[in-house]
Amino acid sequence: MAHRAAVVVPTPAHSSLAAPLTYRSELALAPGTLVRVPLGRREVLGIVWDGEPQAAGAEEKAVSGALDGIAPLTESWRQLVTFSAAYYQRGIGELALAVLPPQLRELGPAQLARRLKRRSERIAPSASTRRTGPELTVQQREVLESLRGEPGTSLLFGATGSGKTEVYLRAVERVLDEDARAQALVLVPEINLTPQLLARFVERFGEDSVVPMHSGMTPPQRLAAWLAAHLGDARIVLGTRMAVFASMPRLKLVVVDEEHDPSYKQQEGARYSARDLAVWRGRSEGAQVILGSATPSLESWLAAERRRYRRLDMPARVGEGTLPAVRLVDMNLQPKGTVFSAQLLQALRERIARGEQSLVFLNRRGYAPVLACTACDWKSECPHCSAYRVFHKIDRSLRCHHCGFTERVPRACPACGNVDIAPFGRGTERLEEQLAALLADALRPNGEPARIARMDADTTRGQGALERQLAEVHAGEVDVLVGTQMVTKGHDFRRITLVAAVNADAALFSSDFRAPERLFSLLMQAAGRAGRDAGQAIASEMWVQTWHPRHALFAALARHDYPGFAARQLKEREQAGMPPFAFQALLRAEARTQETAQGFLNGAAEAAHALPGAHGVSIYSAVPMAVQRVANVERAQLLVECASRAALQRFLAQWQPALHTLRPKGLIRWAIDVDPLVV
DNA sequence: AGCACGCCGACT
DNA sequence: GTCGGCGTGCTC
Repeated sequence: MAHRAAVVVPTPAHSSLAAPLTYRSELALAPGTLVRVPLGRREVLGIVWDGEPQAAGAEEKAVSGALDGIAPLTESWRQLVTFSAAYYQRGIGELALAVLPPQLRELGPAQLARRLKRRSERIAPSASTRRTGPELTVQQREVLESLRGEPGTSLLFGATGSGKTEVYLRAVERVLDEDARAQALVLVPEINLTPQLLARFVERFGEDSVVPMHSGMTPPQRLAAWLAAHLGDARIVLGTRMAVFASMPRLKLVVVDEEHDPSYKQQEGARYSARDLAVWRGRSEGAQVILGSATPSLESWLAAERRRYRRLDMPARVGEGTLPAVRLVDMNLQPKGTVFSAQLLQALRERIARGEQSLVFLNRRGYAPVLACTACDWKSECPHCSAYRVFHKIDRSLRCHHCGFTERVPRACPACGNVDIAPFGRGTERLEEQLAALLADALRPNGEPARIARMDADTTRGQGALERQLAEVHAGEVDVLVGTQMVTKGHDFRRITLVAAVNADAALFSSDFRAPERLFSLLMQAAGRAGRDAGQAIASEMWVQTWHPRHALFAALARHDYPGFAARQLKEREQAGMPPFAFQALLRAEARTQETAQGFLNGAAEAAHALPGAHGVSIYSAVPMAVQRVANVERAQLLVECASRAALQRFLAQWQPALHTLRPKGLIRWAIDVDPLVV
């Protein structure tokens, strides 16, 4: 036992074991080596880390064994993990082991050796068949020319339908051609979007070159994909945010598609932003980074204005496609209680009669967001959460969208016995029902009645349900598709000529300062669904029903003017001292009672004021979260803000250890969320 | 986080 | 009499 090694193990930063643990070993172990080590009463997977092993506060145990069939994780990968853990205030071991495929943690060395053997037998050196892509447009050629050989981060600002995907494909092709072992990482916001993009990459580069990486894969699939990337067999990894941590020894290009999408921010555990880490990783490894969007995040837009990112524009759609005309319907001029204005209904009828498709979207699933008694003040509150349960008519259930608690709708009011309980407000289910009634007499060109369908998280549950629904829409079996924002993302519906948003106003006056940015992006994406087919582009329209038709956001939308919108928003944010001109972190606490949660946060605030790093950092008061109670747990949060990212980081690094010493009774857990999206 | 130990309520 | 609830403490 001549050697000692610093090993990171899956312990959260909560425990006092934040630093790597020290183990003894017969052999010298290189940093990055995967090892099995005893920890307490169990044996866990660990990674040999950099730095001198510290003297252990306990007996130093011996490493059980190294997984020497697998090459050590590279220094670049370790640096990425070290940076991420520090930046997002988590333990290195917790993060490092969490981003490895779960099966790697479970498999013993013998099982793993068998897997690797099977792998090497199966993989035959295949002459990967490369297909050539379509003819490029002038602007695609220009963008690719500017990208050539330029390191650093580029913001590809391209309208929906301008052919950003083809630019990604060509950029990937170029780095793969320049270096026979180069690898490329392509990130997409949602699992739903991986199959179609994966298909395009497979078609272009061949099946063996590309692996997917997302949480929907089975444990063996994830391990296989991870190994393929780690060994360099996979030249391209295409996945969701978790893929930013893929082990890719020769990474030369990172693409972040729809970089503005909030899904890139992990919302539990280590709350990292995969987009921000992609930029960091690219810079750290000397890989080119391309962030693509039609409506970039204000963070990225500002970075481009300050010349930290290079901006590349693709304003025109491919082919004859033009962006749809925006029609605003002033709901103040409609009869009271109108859901669908007469103009919108007429427009829908015209599309149906012409055999064209329409898309109606509403960001709320279920039949009605709340059920209420008409005689007393009973409402369908969730007994475990401070929220209403949503009425789902299809199975006559009341479902809590926060904790999942579900009950049959009561026959009569549970409070007063009145049998007359009524739905208030509307979700996609009710919208579909109303639309079906309103368009019952509308006929398609062949004389058949119009078909209305709905697509949301409820209708796409289960294997293949989403694909089936999409196929129906593509096959033209649906005339009007009602759905949540799910339908606005990415899917290439070629025959849609009308898109309508029926309840867009809520976001205009939300307390969330990012709500307008999200709404604008959502409406632009939705508009992007229409008129993709050149022949129909001229007549395609985006309809928005609103009580505030003169709002600047809609004016910018009507002009498809993202730069104008962004300039205005950035000015407001700068004046208010908000991100991206300031940097934020949230301390979140969960406890049995709101008092305990806030008590912890107030104690944390007090401790913060005593720290030298608190200078220049604003520490706000503890407040209950928007949904204060979920599954009988009370939640509260505290905002800290600073004009300097580095100063905020210094402060958090000092604050974190102080927080561990506060241990109020009844506190369930706490966590720091750096760069939170929802404040 | 796991996984133990440890001390109080309803059941084979 | 036990099974099991989750509070508290430890892991090189």
